[in-house]
Amino acid sequence: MDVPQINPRAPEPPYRQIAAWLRARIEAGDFPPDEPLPSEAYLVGAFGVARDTVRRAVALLRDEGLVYTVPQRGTYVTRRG
Amino acid sequence: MDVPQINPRAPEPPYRQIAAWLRARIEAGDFPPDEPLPSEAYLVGAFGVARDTVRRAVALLRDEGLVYTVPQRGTYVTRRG
DNA sequence: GTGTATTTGTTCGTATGTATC
DNA sequence: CGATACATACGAACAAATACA
Repeated sequence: MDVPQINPRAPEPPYRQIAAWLRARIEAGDFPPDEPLPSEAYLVGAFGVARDTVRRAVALLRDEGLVYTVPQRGTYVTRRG
Repeated sequence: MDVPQINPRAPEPPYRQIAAWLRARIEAGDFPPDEPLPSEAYLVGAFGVARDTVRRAVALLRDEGLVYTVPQRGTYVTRRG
């Protein structure tokens, strides 16, 4: 997967930059409802950030109701009616 | 026997997908009370999963009281009064 | 039954920048 | 000026569930 570069010094903190990218991909329908989002470990490697940062990004989307997380399985796009 | 396809990445883990299918068949009366359920070996081949996964599925139904297992005989549907 | 792998959950500690008192 | 609080980021370690061989 191809991820954009993160700028640690930008006004928008890294975890929000990552959340914005994920949000755009979700709204573009790039993640099928029965497939998990890229794992935390993958995003850590792809973005070159700490796990803490990735988890903040995902938590943001979860708070928005855009995704839900199943322990030990992954994070999935919320099915909308 | 015809079994549905399992999605290993879905939010519902494979062993629960398999349990759900067995449960539905049991409740539909597709397994006579005096006939054992399909063997572990058969289900392993039919679903294309590991034995461990099939065993978890059956254990779930056993915990629900829906079936009981007789060592060296097989797993049977519980008779309900 | 053992071993390995993946994935999320949790809890520490440390550091930095910014804002506030 | 110092002290404090907060948000952000990184690192490490372990737990628990799941899956496969």
